[in-house]
Amino acid sequence: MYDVAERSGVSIATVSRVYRNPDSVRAGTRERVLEAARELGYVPSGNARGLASRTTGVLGLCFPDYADPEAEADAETDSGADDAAMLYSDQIIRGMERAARRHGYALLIAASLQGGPESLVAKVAGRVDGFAVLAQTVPTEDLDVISRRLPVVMLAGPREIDHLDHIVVANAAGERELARHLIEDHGLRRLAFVGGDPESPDAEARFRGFRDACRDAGLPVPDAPDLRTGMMTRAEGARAAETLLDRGAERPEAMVFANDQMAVGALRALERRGVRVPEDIAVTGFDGIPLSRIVRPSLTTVRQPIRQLGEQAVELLVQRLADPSRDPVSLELPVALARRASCGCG
Amino acid sequence: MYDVAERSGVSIATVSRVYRNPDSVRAGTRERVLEAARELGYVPSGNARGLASRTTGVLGLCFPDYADPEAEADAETDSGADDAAMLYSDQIIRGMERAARRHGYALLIAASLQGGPESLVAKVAGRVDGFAVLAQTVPTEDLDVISRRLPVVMLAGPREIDHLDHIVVANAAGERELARHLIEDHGLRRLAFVGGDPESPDAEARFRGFRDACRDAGLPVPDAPDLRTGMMTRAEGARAAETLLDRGAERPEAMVFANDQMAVGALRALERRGVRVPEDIAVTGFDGIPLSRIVRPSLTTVRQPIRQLGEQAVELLVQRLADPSRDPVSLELPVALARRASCGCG
DNA sequence: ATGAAAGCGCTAACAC
DNA sequence: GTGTTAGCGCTTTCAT
Repeated sequence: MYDVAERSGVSIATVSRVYRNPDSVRAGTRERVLEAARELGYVPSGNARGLASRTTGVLGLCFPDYADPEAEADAETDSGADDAAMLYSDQIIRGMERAARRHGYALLIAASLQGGPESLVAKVAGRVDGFAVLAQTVPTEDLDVISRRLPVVMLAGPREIDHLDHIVVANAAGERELARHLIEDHGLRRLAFVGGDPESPDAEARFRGFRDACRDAGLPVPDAPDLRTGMMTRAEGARAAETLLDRGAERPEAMVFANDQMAVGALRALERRGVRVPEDIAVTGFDGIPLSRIVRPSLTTVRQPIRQLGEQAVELLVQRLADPSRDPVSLELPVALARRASCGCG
Repeated sequence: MYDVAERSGVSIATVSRVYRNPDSVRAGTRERVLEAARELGYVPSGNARGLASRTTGVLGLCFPDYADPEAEADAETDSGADDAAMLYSDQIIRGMERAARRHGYALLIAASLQGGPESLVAKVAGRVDGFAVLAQTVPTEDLDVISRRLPVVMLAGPREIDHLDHIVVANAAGERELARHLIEDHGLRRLAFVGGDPESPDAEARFRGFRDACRDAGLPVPDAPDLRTGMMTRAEGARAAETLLDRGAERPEAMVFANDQMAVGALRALERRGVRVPEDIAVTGFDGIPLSRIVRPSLTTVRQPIRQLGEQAVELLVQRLADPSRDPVSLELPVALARRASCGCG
């Protein structure tokens, strides 16, 4: 910058103005500065700028790296098993990127490298004006400290820290409506629920919704999912479907999966075993990933507005940046039941 | 940081050491510092750190925002029309993120807001140690200037600036092999090629590969694609298929689409018109998106290692960061023909 | 409209 | 092992 100033015969202050507020500099001067900058290959330092102005123009996102181990395998086996994970965080990223761009921000993303130094969050936190965190990515303690200095919004998870903004989707309400549909509209009574890790707040909330529907309908209310899988992948869904099938006389009339991935895997497994869907058994998912619309039979599911999750996160951050003293906000995004072929509709 | 130093009774240098090189500080001292930091809600400033150390620990990615207008429509219509665009840049993002993480970097992403100030690139460039650019995202002139100051790698496009590293996928070779397969292995002779915007280097390269195969086989060599679409979307693919069908006597034996999205759209359109694939006509795509494997009939296509594109980009950046004087590298990533049902295989 | 000067919060020698 | 001291490259009053 000093070089540019010298070369164009002005002061560094003027060079600064050319970039920050072009109109405050006479056109002729501006041209000379720009020309000099071009010749010298000058690139303004975002760091210095950020240091001096105390803002970065960047918003951040921290997310867990669940997809990793499978992604590796996937590339080789062509199994596509990690699409769900990919789509979930990818859609949030896209949503945030879009919204951030609208507001003039760039997006810094980082997956939570397990066990590293406290580096990850710290690294992100120090370089952004505010950021979003996917549930179970960052130790609550760290978040507590960081959120004292800059805006943080929690995504999809319990509200661990009560002074933070946070956003969830209506998991329980969505699953409840889905199960109600199965029970009332299709007259099914023996529903099996396949959940995930008990630590997953989403999967658990969905199970609660499922229970609610059972209770509403006067059916037996299960204490726990009929089955649980670890990563909620396609392969695990297929296995779960077979397990359920092999229970013999107890075969359910519907398999309610906690996410689409498992449901898709189940569809394949059932096809292999010659079980017809939805004639012999209904199958449902949750999420509304693109696949769910394309598989045959198309999958009845609950559509989650994932991209909006990202967009709302940015909105909340921007709002809080504008008014730091605003009360913490807690949003629940609505979901929509998608009735398709796998439950006997469409 | 000064506050932390004071509170824990050490100098700022020691505080700095606690974060940068914990082992160089006695355990007791370290604890006191960390404790003070916690109490004060101290978050190290990435900007200041970057300024002083002249590195950011962040890598960047600039990509075009083609998906935008459709994404909007998509959310409402449930048509899923923007999946391709989404997957392409998303996969690159994921690939880069993964690789970046392995090397201890975070990822800064920004889509090229058309017509904004020269802000976008400049903003990114000033905040990263190096970055990747998707073809046709940033004016060559800007890149020229910026690449004098930090490593830049061009992705998927012509090598606009010869001193830059750049990576492409084997578009021409892949399409050529695909067309060869159709002609030689399936004995098809009347192939129709549906391309995209003439400005798209990928689509054009694929068309060249198609021509090569025609020439190789002694078939008439077309000067231009039989049809072009603007955005290469599903809807456009469907329309293209109908147009091709309506040409009456000239109906081709195979429709070769420049990407999977269009091919998937075509599959739907043909189904609606009662044309059987592959019995009545073969259909092929290019990209190897997840959908291609799932549609019925499954789509014969050329699988592009998009995620690897991102990973390689990071490798190149890291290498150049380590040795700035290394000669520019030019990689061509291999593609693989995926023979599936839509051409009569599988 | 432009210049001068005082930091922004940290790292990196270099002393001790 | 820890403290001192320069900057890093920019923004921002405050003058002029």
